[in-house]
Amino acid sequence: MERYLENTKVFKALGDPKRAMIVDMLSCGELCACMILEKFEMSQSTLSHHMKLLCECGLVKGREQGKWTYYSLDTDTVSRTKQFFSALTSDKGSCICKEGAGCCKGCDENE
Amino acid sequence: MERYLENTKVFKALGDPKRAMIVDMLSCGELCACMILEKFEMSQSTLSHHMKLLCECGLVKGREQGKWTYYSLDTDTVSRTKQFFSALTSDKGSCICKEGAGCCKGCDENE
DNA sequence: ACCTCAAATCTATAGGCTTCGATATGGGTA
DNA sequence: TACCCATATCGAAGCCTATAGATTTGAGGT
Repeated sequence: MERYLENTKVFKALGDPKRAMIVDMLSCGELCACMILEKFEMSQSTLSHHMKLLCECGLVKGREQGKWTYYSLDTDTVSRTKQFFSALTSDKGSCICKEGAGCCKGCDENE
Repeated sequence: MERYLENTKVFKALGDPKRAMIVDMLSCGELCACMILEKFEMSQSTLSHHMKLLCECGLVKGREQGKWTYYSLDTDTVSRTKQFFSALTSDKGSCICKEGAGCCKGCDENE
């Protein structure tokens, strides 16, 4: 189960539409927190909390410069997460879970 | 913001490690609910609840046959979600959010 | 018709999440 | 040093979610 937790944190972070939108905004390039705040109707403390979650899951990196904090995407995490979906549609047919053999990609770690 | 909700539901569903694991198991092929239940320490009602969420977000399809319900991945939804991550690492440089122009992929729908 | 079994639904509860206002931190500036 | 301003953190309120037990539904077998 532990092997899923890394991706799970990313998915939890993206499970909030505002955070998904922030990530999308950052795909265009680095942004200062105050610029992100301008785009939303939320308090500064709420945005700060969202950015913390996005950083903690690895999707976003923060860079402090003077009074300001600039945020940008961590493309490594984006790629890793994307691979989760690639794996779902590949490697088919090798599993005999139907026979209850505990053989599939996730079975091993559940005992 | 609305354009994100479809993906948001998928991410929320995958934000639970057990559900992420179930999805991974299903990538090996169709499975009966009772077979999935064998792999986890959870009650039948809890599994049923998880499967309902996975179906509602479109990641999983259910097929009833007699007393049993077989679940499988909806590869269309998997592909669509994967594209969300592809978009994050492409189309760079076209955004002038840094000037606060409200131009990025998500900005338009936030006013 | 009755019983059995798989699955879904109902109900309640405990824990987590989002949000805000208030406060703290820490850099720049006068 | 004293004062702004951008962020981060704290604490509380309300909402959402995960979970299990009990019940219901519905298909198959006796």
